[in-house]
Amino acid sequence: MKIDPNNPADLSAQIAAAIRDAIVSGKLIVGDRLPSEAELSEQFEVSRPTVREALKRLAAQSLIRTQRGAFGGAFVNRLSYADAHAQQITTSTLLLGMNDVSFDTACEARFAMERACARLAAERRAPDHLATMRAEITRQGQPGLSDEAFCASDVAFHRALVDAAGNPVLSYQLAGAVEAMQPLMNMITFTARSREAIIALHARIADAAEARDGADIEAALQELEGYTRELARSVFAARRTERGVE
Amino acid sequence: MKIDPNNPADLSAQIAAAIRDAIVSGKLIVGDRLPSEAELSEQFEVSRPTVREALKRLAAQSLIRTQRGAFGGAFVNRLSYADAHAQQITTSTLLLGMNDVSFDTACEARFAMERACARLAAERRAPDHLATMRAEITRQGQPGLSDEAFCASDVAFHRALVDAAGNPVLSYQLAGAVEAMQPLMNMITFTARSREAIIALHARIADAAEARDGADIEAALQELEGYTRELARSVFAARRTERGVE
DNA sequence: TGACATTTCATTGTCCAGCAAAACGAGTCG
DNA sequence: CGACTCGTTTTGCTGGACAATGAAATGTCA
Repeated sequence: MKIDPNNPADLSAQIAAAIRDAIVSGKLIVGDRLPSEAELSEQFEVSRPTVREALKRLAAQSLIRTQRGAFGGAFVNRLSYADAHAQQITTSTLLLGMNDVSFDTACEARFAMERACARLAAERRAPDHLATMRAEITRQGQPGLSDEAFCASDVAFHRALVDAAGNPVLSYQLAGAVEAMQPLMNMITFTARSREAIIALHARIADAAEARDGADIEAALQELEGYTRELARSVFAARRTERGVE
Repeated sequence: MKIDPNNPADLSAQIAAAIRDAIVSGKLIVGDRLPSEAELSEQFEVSRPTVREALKRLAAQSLIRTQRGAFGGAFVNRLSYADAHAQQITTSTLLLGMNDVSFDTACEARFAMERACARLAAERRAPDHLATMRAEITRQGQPGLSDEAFCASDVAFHRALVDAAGNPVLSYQLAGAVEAMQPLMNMITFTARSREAIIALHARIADAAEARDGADIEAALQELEGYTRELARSVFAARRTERGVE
């Protein structure tokens, strides 16, 4: 592998970048064992703690996993959909939380992407996708359901719709977006009336999926987006009024 | 902050998780300065190298940035769109490269998401988006353009289309997907004939965007998807034949 | 010979103590 | 007033050291 010029930035960052490049470029493939920390420190001419910091950086992105013991070491990790998914959620959540993204912007992006799945989901939905969607609709109709549980069920419903499209790459992208939105969605208190309207649209989506009517799924999602944004507007307006009264 | 039980996993991972939780839960907000490494090592009752490894993990996710000097230290970083974008690209690239995702699957996901931007892009495109698209189309038509440069221009064109939708969240998600696909797209050797067809579709997209015709952007993208997948199929078939002859 | 216990040993995890480099503030001097 | 030096705080990095671990090699017994 390559050495580092002594000038610009952190040595550990440079080493991490060098190894990361070796992985993405294919010089190191899944399952390969990296040299031991001692060997790496010789190779890069740095101390072992510095190498360790570099390895921890890579481990934080789940690019490598480490194992103690005689034939242990650092191994190139297969990035699973689950890992990538988890990373995407934390990244998206922080991005939304730290950049004053408006509810409208986030909501628009989320539904635009979800509509992208509509036709594929209609085409490929399997019985168990439909079953999951129906089950979540039933749960959402139960009285006394907490707002948090309703939101969680809402996420599960939409996740089933996305999964029905039968494209794991799409699921990975979409589920991240949907789940990252949940904290924002939770800011809206659902009244009994708004739940009814949402459940009705969910039922329409499930019916359309069963009938393999992709256009109607899209239309229902469009309505759901409009309704959600309208709901958010009124909730925020009410909050502003409250604050104004105080 | 909280302490760590001594039992299960790496101390540095536990500390990193504790600080990460403090950030996502809002106990630490953007710009906050973390205690110095020495203070943290006292607080968590571990050594300074261990704390440093934890901080490097967080720095790898650009959750914090560090600064040397008297009033330096580790600060909670504002996760910029650029940072999130870069992370998404590496994650998506590795995910595609390591999991034997078929070209069809990746291509389908990419175009499905891009079509999600079509109507918004038609609605909101500004003159400079159109200018970028036209410029890239011109570049793509130049003879003697290398395959790599053609692909890069292709990415820039689609990125301009996505940006035209005027939704930064959507841009962040989409641009990641498009750029992660580039290594896969590069596997296809573009002939002069296929370039012509692609440029024609690009021109149709630009025209439709100028005319604010979202439906036609969608249709053109649909055709582009079909053409790309057909092209890939024939290229792969040719390669299989070659291998069979050898 | 075969199954099981023991030892060996390379490797990561953690710690200690210290030096160098950077960046800022305060004081000093022209 | 401005430029300079100096001290302080903090991260970046080094070298060495020991503990924990886990698999391979070795020894032991039937």
